[in-house]
Amino acid sequence: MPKQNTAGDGADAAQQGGASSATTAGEPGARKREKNASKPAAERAVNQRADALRNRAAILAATPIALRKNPDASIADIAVEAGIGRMTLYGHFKSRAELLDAALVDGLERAEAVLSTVDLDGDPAAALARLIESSWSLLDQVSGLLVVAQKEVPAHRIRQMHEKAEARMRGLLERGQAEDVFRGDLPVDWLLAVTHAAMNAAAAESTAGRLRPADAPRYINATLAQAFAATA
Amino acid sequence: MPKQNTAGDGADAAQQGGASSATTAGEPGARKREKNASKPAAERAVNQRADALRNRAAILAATPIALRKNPDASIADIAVEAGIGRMTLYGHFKSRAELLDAALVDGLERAEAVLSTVDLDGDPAAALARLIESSWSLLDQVSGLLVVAQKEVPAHRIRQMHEKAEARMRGLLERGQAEDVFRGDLPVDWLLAVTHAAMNAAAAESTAGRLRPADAPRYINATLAQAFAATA
DNA sequence: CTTAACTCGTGCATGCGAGTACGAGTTGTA
DNA sequence: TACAACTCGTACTCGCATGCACGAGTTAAG
Repeated sequence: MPKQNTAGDGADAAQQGGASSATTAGEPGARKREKNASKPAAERAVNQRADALRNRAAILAATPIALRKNPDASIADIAVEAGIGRMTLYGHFKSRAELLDAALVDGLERAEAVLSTVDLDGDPAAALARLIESSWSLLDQVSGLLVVAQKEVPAHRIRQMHEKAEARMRGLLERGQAEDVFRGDLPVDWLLAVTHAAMNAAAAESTAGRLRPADAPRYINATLAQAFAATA
Repeated sequence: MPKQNTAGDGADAAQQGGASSATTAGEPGARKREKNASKPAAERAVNQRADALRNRAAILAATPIALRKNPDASIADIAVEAGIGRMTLYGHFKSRAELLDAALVDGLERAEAVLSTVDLDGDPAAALARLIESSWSLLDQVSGLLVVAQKEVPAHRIRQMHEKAEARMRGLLERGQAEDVFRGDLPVDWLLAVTHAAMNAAAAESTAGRLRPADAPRYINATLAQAFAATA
């Protein structure tokens, strides 16, 4: 409570906000090799070499995997998982916090890409089923990252990124309640929490070997459909 | 009253060795200070001074609290939470793993004390409700510990301790399925997982301030009752 | 083919938490 | 009261992860 935070130090974590704050002013030995890794993600990508891009992608892909294997995975572990050197990783992300932030953004973008194609109209129950079917594993992967990032990335960042995905689900649940398809005796927040919990449970059971991944969406849907149904 | 040698003194060294290794012989007070803290928990408690016992209890009580505030709490943090010095804590538990193990045992014993009084007969659905009502916060507290302990206490220890509590719940669910009160189209393992998940979700929502603790059991039960009900 | 961009090992400074060692002071209890 | 039992600060050692500095080698792209 007094102080804490591993090394992430949380304070900064480089937002995408303004232009480059990275330009070294007049410091004495300051002018070094300028890796543009330190630039905000936005204006990079212009100059990137193909292999660098590949490595970046490899890191982003490896991060959730390594973190799922071991939530306490170090930067070195992640680098190994990505098949590159630790220093190369630092070339792309200058701190652990920045890496987690980027991995989170990447994961959520990926999820968005899938989720945004799901048809949310029609029967809310069916729509919920479609949503879960097409994304439970993806969302779960992200939520694994989320747990780890919680301690090292500022809370407002997390909320901000999570918002869009959550809003979609919440909207659906609200509509379902309004149309009397979902029960109205429980708050939407709770239904949302239960939905997340069910997906997490499925993921946990799956990695524990007690549940075949292919069965997961069926179980989740069977459970939620009945749990959420309005008592006619 | 040279040496009372009440099992205590000698036994310390006895960890696994002989009883009276402390040769009363020669030097008056030459012997080192032997804290019996390092004894197996079993044979302690005979000789304990009142304040030591109090401190031990304070540590055991503080551990889940400190760990809930911050899952990465250090030994020092826990000592502060308990209101004692770090070294005193080490006097009672010689390693972090031992502390967590003891806290887990303590928590589960406490839970057992409550759970064993719950009537499990009659309508399985009602019994499930009673079980949850009387223990969700307790079980959740333990499960908070569990998550932390996972990495530092051997898995078999965990299983072994958890077994009794889990068997009770599983038995109830199985009976419910057998009596056609709970749905049979989903495996018991899954129902169990969902139950845990719901309790965890309630705890999380509660600490996040989105759910009044008093409402928690009602929400959990309302959700599970419908989710588990057999389709008549 | 030339060069900037990139990889990546080695080495180092730093910080932090777990445990240990020592010992002086305090307190419960016989 | 006397003494063992206990508390608890100080000051280590140790291991480990982060992040920086340097620099030589490698690779993609104009």
